[in-house]
Amino acid sequence: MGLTKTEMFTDLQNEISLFAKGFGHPARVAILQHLFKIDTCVCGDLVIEIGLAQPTISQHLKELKHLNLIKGNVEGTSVCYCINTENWTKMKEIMSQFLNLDILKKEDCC
Amino acid sequence: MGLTKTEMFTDLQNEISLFAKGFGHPARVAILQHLFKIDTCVCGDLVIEIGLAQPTISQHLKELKHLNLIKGNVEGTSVCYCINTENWTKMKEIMSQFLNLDILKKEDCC
DNA sequence: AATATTAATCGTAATATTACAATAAACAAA
DNA sequence: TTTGTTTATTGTAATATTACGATTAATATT
Repeated sequence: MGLTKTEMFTDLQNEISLFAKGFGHPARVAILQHLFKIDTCVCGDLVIEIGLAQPTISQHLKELKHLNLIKGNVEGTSVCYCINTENWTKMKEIMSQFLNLDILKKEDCC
Repeated sequence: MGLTKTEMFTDLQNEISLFAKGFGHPARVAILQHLFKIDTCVCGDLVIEIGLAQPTISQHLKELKHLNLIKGNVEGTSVCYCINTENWTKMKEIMSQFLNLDILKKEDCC
C-alpha cells in the first residue's frame, strides 16, 4: 500500500493528478511564479529567492522539468531555467477543462 | 525532514499548493468528475464507481470535504455528497490566476 | 595544473500519503 | 429488540515526499 493504483483510472485522470501534484508544494509554486516574474531567464539565485537548501531546490526543479513545465539551459557553470510556454499552455488547457466542470451546473443539489 | 516548510511561503502560495494537492490523486479527480456528471446528489455508490475500498474512498472524501470542495448530507443510513459550487468557484479563481501567469509572456527566453 | 563556482546526485532521516482490514457508529427494517 | 445497511474511524503496512549534508561533475578562473 501507499502506492497509487493508477491502472484504475483514465489517462486524463492520471494526467490531471500528475500536473496537480506538480503544483502541490509551495516551493514549486514559488519557483514557477518567480520564473514568470523574472522575464529573462533566471539561474541559481532561485536558491536565495526561495530560501531552501540548494539540493532541495534542485530536486523541485527536476520535478518541474520532468513535467515539461520548465526548461534548463546550461550557461557556463550555471544553469538558466525558464518556463516552457508551449507545454504550460497544454497543461493549462487540461487543467482548465477540469476546473470548468462547474460551468454547466446551476446550483448545489444538497 | 519530510515536512513542508510552509512558513517560508506566502498564504497564496500555500493555498494554491493545498488545492493542487487535493487534485493530486486520480481517485479524487474521479470523485469530483463523477459528482459533476451525476447532476443529482450521489451517495456511497462512489465506492462501486471508483473501485477502491470503502475506507479509502471515505478518506479521499474527507480530504475534499476539508478543502470545502464538496458537501455531505446525511440521508438515513447513507450520505449524499455533492460539489460545493460556491467554494469551487473561489478555488477556481485562485488556481486560474496562477495558471494564467503565462498570458503576459510572449515567448520562451531560453 | 590548482582552485573556485555552480548545480546535480547520493544517501538518509523525518514526515506524509495511500490503501485496506477490522471495527464502530448511526440508522432502517424486520 | 435484533438484524441488516451504510459510512466513518482506527490501526497499520507499504510507499512517496521533503529536506539537507556530503559529495561529485562540469566548467571558469588564476
